[in-house]
Amino acid sequence: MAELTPRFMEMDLRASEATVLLAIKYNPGITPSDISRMLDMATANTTPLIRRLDKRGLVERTPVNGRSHSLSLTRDGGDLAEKVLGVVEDHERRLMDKIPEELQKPFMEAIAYLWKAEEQLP
Amino acid sequence: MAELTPRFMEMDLRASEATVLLAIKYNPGITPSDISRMLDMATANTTPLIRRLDKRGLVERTPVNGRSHSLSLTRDGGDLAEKVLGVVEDHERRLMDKIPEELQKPFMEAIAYLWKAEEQLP
DNA sequence: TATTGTTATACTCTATAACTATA
DNA sequence: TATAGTTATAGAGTATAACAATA
Repeated sequence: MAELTPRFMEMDLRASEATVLLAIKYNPGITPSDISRMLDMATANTTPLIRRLDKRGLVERTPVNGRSHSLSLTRDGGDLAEKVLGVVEDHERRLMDKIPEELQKPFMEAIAYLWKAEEQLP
Repeated sequence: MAELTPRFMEMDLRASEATVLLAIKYNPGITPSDISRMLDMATANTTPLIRRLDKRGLVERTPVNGRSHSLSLTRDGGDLAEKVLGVVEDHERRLMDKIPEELQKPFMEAIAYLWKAEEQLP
């Protein structure tokens, strides 16, 4: 994240904003409270974050009932999310390049086990 | 760090304080500015951190010349650093337990390559 | 009654600027 | 002139409490 954050800043995005952009990209129709649970953020912090993205015309909020909002990316939001994804993938490639080729696959497998264990937390 | 921080809090230590405690343990005689460079902290933040540890009787500051201070752990500081080390090692063991045994060695080797590349940054 | 979204607020961590004293 | 240590301060991230509106 220390290396990614400056890359996001070039796009006028905080790390959390970039993350939320990707969360909406892969889960169109998601609500702010869904995002809060998924990313383990306090809803009190999600609200102003979404509003910033909304004001910049990156996300669209449409009420699904009297209290929930369905979120989706605008054209601009989708383009920016694509850029974010490119930066993240570039970063991962750079990291992998530092590992000898024969260790890359077992490394990714090991990471997958850690990730799976993390997902199963209480 | 998200999992370690609460463990440190039980010892009334912030994550940064626990880290500095270990830095002094393994580098007795180190100065605050050395620590700042080693851990990439702003010296403005190191000063009050060291002072907190000093006030709690965990570290000892002895002037080496008119402006530098040599840091070392007191008896209490050494005991607490030992506890910190135990918590860290326990955490690492718990993480490794989530990875199948045949992947553990290649995983650690891959991590070592990433670590080495990190050390060679500008 | 529980949940969604919201506002206000507080605390921690981190970063910057400015300063004193010393090498 | 450069460095060590210090102070004050500002910003970002995160957490809690309280609330209104709605399911």
